[in-house]
Amino acid sequence: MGRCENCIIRQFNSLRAMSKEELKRVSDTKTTKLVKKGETIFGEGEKLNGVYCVRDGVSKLSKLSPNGKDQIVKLATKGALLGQRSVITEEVANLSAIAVNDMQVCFVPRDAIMDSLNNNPNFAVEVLRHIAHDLKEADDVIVNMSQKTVKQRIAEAFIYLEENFGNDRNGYLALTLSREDIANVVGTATESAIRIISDFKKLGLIKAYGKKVAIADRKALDDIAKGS
Amino acid sequence: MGRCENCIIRQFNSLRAMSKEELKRVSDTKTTKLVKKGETIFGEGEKLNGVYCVRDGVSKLSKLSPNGKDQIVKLATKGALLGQRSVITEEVANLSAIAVNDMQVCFVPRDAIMDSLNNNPNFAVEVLRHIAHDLKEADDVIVNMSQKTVKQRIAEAFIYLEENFGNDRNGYLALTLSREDIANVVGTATESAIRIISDFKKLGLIKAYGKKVAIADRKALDDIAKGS
DNA sequence: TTAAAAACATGATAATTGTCAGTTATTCCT
DNA sequence: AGGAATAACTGACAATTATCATGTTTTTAA
Repeated sequence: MGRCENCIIRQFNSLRAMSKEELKRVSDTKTTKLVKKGETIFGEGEKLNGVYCVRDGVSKLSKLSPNGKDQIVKLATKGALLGQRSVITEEVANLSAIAVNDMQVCFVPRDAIMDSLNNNPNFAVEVLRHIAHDLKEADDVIVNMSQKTVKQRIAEAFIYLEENFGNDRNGYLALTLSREDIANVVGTATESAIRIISDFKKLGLIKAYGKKVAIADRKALDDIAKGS
Repeated sequence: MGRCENCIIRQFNSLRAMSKEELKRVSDTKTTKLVKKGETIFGEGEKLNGVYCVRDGVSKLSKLSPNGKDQIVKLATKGALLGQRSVITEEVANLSAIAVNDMQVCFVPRDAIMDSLNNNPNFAVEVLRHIAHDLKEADDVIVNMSQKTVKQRIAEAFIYLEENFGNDRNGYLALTLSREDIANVVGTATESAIRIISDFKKLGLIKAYGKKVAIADRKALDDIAKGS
């Protein structure tokens, strides 16, 4: 028996929201898929006939801006659902989902989701709560993007990576992103990101071992992220 | 009999989602309030025990960034609900709502909303659809903020104002914002916004009569907003 | 209707960020 | 292991944007 129910359960924090039978039904319809680093799960503009549940690995959700640069809007990790928004509004995907490292995802068909949504008010409310929370986070990102300097945003990005993905046993950030990805999270040119990261290194705020990065002075990073 | 039901109905596009009795119940609990230009409906961090439905006028939803500047995240007009997100997640408000011009709002208590949400799956799904749409828009704003120049964003802002609030009988934008508000929508310094708006005027892209602004060359504005 | 306040405007300058061009380091592949 | 491809880095410079200072116009309110 698969573990796909766990995604749904964890995601919506709603053991009680789905009945056993519903869970079983959703679980029965799932199909599992391996996605290699760099591969696309779905692309912007694609019609989704289901939701992808992240079982392992990390996906970046990004959008191509008219000037040809990718903006990473979100990083999705174990337990997250990809494409839920588009399935709910019955629109094409507004973001693409690309694997940052090797992933395992399972697919839950559109109808299974919609049935539960329409027939189980508790489930619908839980999904609603979850999306409302995403919306709040998006609002926060808007404020950060428009009111903070690149340096502040990069400091925040490292803090975010530590808080959301943790460290490995050697104290390095568990999620390793390329400089280009960091630049795309933060909304700046790759060279600018590289320069600022180098500065952080020189100032002893972070350590780097190859591509691995470790936060060395969390307080100083916090200060940069907040004040100017 | 008030018109508050109309807000709910329009907002959620769900005549069928609420039964007559539910509508009546919601409508009975409402209280109407006049809000003068510049007054605060609710502030960031405030606990909301209900949702405000905009019956007339426009409200700006903004968030104070650590550097002391306001970022306007959204403009809400007739039919919009303010504070719904916070009520759903049972958190304090993450944005403040301030009247841009004189407004009329009605108040729907938290319990009335939550009851309908929990007991009427159709209603919950409609609200879900609506919030999912807001989330998509927020993602778009993130991309615009981080990938476009101030000039592009100001061009977009004027287009947005025309599309969402229309023109008055003389062809001027129906919603008049101060330069400072425009700067706060676009996430830039007031002086920068003023300069660019002056440029637009000189180039004949917009006309201005006092504070009133009219779009004179929509195509050119579109081009600026898209390309560079 | 006027004085005060707020909004608008412009110049000068500094700070931030982007772009282009090129070098070095790493990773990937067979 | 060795060469190609990709990523990381650096410098020089240009473009964008913020800040500060100051003057003008418009609104507001007594």
